[in-house]
Amino acid sequence: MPKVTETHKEQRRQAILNAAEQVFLGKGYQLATVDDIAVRSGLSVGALYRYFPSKSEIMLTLMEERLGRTPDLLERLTADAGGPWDQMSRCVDIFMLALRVRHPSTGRLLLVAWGEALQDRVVREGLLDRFRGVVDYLSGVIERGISSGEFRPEADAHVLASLLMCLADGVTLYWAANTPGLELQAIRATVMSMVRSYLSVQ
Amino acid sequence: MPKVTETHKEQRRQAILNAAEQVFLGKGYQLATVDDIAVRSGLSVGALYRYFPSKSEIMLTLMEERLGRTPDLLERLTADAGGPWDQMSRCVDIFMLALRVRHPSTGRLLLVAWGEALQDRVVREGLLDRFRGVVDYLSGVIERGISSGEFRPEADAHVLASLLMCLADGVTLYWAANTPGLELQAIRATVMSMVRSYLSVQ
DNA sequence: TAAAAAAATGAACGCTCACTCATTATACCA
DNA sequence: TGGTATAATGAGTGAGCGTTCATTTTTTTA
Repeated sequence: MPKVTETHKEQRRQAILNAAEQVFLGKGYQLATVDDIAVRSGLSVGALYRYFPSKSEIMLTLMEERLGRTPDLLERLTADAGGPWDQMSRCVDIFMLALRVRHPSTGRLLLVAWGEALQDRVVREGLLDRFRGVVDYLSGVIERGISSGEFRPEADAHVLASLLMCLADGVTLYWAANTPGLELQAIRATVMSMVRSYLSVQ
Repeated sequence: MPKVTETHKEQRRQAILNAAEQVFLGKGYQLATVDDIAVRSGLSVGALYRYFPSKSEIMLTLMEERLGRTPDLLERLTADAGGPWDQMSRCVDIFMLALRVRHPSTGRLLLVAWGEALQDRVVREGLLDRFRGVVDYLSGVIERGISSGEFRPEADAHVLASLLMCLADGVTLYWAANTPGLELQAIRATVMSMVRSYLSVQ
């Protein structure tokens, strides 16, 4: 029996996911055909269906594995920060700039996901989970800053966190749509300056 | 000849657009069928095609007539403001709250539009036009505030305007997706507070 | 090396849906 | 009221695409 190794099967799976991501980013979920994905991953349609039961399952897996981990990623990259201020500024930096530079496809995948959100309940819930995850983490950071006396006690952690999340995704979408005149650097600096003045004691 | 009156024809046209908007908001553009739209507008498919040459043209018309006018609307609603501060605060209010309450479908239509942006060049360009229109108007408001000495001269009008636009649309999208725990009132207040401290002289 | 089991193939199927067009209904005019 | 030009109808068409499955290829074991 050619019961091929587990890693080989995992490689195929990832190849399919990579191909699907490329195709989805190129023409969107609806216009992408299973054939497109198969060709790009170097497999036949039939083989592809041995790894994923349907086209939509491919999309959902992409969301889980490449978008849903945003909260974890944010946490990992900012956990070793020197304190609330440093942590805050790194969060803003990652969300407004670093992710665009280092993982550009993530931003475009977000655009694809929003495109499907209206028609697919599961995609929508995936986006909302991601929202909740990020907001919870940011809220925690802000609350710790308040507790330690470094942030203004009247600040509303949850509201500021939601606001930043909405802003980050808004920027990401327009960035992913190639909006002319969208200066990520300048936006990041301005956001940080506003957050600083909002959170500063007095 | 029953050369029906021009207003009658316009009524039919609007009926189709209204029906299409309802259907699109309900299941998204791709899942909506021309039949859905026809049934909801009380016409047959054939009749519908006497008013619009294709399904996508209906979508584009909706975008132009119900989303593309956002800059004009913003201008009309804030032109009579008492000064830059009042104008700024009204812009924020309209974008973060009033539009959601008074014209809820506009926000949801934005979600539909973003859904098509990736697959349809014209839709994408419509969104970018709207972005440019709003940003230009907001930039003007800020620049006037700087000129009159009421806003801090170091403030970057274009960057702040882009930032607010991204934030507004980010909030709108999550609102349109029924995100739990998204408090528009509180977000508006916090944004305004941040903008105030950012633009204040000193 | 032969047999067996898993993996891969891709033509075919069936379904959906945007769009068409021959036909019918309707509103206006003389 | 009859004639006519426009409006409306909706069954039909054809193309596209997700999914299946009978067949072939490949890999491993005995």
